[in-house]
Amino acid sequence: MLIGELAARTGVPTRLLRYYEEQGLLEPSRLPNGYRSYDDGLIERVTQIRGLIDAGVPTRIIREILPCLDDPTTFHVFDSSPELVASLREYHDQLDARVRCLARNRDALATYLAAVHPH
DNA sequence: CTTCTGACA
DNA sequence: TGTCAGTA
Repeated sequence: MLIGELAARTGVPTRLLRYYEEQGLLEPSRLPNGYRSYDDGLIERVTQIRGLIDAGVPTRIIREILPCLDDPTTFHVFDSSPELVASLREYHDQLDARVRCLARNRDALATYLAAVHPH
């Protein structure tokens, strides 16, 4: 599929799809006319990338773990540099902190709702 | 009409 | 990230 279709199906702007390619996160093939051609399976990958970016993981880190995203079991087999592991632990902790904060506010709102609209 | 590259905010 | 330019 062309970049426009992938953008429509993933919700990721064409501008970003080209940017992710520039960052080494995607490598679509090219049609005779120079247009980028994306594999159907890349829809998942784009979703994967978006999720990581939304989680605060920089494209540089995503690029390093991307080769293993398809098969996590091969992760440590290939690359497990101490630096990368340390970075991942850092982002994991940051994410964990955000999750806790969200859960806390969710519960606070639930309590408020229960008070104003008891059942 | 869609995509491409490069550039600027 | 958004958007504009000038093409193919």
